[in-house]
Amino acid sequence: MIKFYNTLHRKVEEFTSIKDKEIRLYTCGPTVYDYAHIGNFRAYLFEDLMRRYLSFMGYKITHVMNITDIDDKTIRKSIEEKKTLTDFTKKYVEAFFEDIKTLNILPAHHYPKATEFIPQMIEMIQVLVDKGYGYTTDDGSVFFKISNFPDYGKLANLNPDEMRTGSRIESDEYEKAEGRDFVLWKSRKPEDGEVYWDSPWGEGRPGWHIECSAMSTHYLGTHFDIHCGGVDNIFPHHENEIAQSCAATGDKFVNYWIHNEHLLVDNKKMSKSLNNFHTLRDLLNKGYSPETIRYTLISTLYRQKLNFTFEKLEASQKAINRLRELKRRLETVSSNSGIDLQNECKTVIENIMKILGDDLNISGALGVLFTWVGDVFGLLDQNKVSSTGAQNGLELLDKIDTILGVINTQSHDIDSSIEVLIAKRETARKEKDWVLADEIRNQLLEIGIILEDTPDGPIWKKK
RNA sequence: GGCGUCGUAGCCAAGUGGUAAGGCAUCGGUCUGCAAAACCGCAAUUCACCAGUUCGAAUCUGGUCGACGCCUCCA
Repeated sequence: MIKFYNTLHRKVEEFTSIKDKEIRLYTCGPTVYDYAHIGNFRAYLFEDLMRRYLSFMGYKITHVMNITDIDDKTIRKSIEEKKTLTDFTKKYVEAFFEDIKTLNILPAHHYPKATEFIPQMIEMIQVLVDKGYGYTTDDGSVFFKISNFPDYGKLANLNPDEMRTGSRIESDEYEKAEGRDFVLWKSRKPEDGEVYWDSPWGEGRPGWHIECSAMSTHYLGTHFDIHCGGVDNIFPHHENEIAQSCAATGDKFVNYWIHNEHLLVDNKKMSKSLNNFHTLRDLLNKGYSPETIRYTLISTLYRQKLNFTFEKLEASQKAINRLRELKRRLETVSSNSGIDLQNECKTVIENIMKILGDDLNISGALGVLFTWVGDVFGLLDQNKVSSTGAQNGLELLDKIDTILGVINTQSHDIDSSIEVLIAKRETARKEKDWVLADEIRNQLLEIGIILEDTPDGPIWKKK
């Protein structure tokens, strides 16, 4: 049984897909005005973990992720840099694709951009206006009338009547009937520069929320299985999406709303506005491997706040090395006698999948995995594993890695200078020149290479 | 003010009624030229605090304290 925490009902509930063994999934993607930070990637990695798990369990998944390339920030920054909107966002779209590849995130099947779906958005807004959910204002903007949609506030568990009218609403430059109504179409303003489209209501641009409604419906239909995003999107973004989509189509829209918690730095939300963020590129430049970053962000339950520290990165690298070391040891086994690990492996994989089925309890699953890892190391030290057993162990690691994605992705680029040093040290060791041998080992350590002597010769790994 | 999440060893983190997984770090031992890796052993009489329910509570109930998030930019 697979269970997920559904924000809509605020509880963990059994997952059933609309169509048997098929899942239609929509995940909120990046706004491409800057490089994404690792807090953003925590969301994409949680979605990747979920997707890989569901694939493993035999579901065929259609995954759509939007790319927001029209909003206040993309427009403002493109004007600052004196570029067209598309020219400006192109760089960050490309960076985003590079980064998800680096992190071994499975690509979505569709990456619609907001700028490419203006007609669909206009069409949906028109439907809302025709049905009486949308109204226009004198300046040519269109708003969604919340009071006509009784279910408004259900996802966020907010009562619209009690919503605080704060400074942000007062400072809103667009006219609207009620403070809590949200914008579907924004009339053209001087600060938008040349970014505008023609519409039945005049020149302007779409509001933020409508893009996800239009694009998800376009690819996945009016009723699909899962919609993901960060908890900060629950309100207003997803609440508004539900209102727009259900009002426009009359259908149910989404069965499971699944939200990930934030990544924290110094126990505060990692965000651009607090300037406490790390980008993937920053961490790679500091020498941390993509797998380390992936493991760090993936290995805590997605609904738990995760405080980012460099200690955690170090611990993750060690944990990955432990898995890779087991793999290496299993690959050296060539014994006909011993345990074949058949039943052990079967039980372990079943347990892991069962635990992951409980709302993606990755920590629990890793606990099972590492208990097994310790057991196998113990048997290997006593030469009690047969080559069949080693094969079974390797298969288990491969299976697990189709979900974790951190063991087999090593970019173990052969650096010839490292090989030369290792060879030099081996000569020194044969001559029992321990001083030189140790010197070379320390030299390698300084450039982040750990050298280990094994009965089969020296091996090296990244620190 | 409203809504919500969380508090488990030095750090991270599972466990939601039956007597505390796992990772990292530390310390002893085996192995090693020395290391590293691996293994063995040691490590919370205890789950923020107080009260209650129960044969039994980290887990349920009430309260207290503390941390964080959302309430129209946000993963």
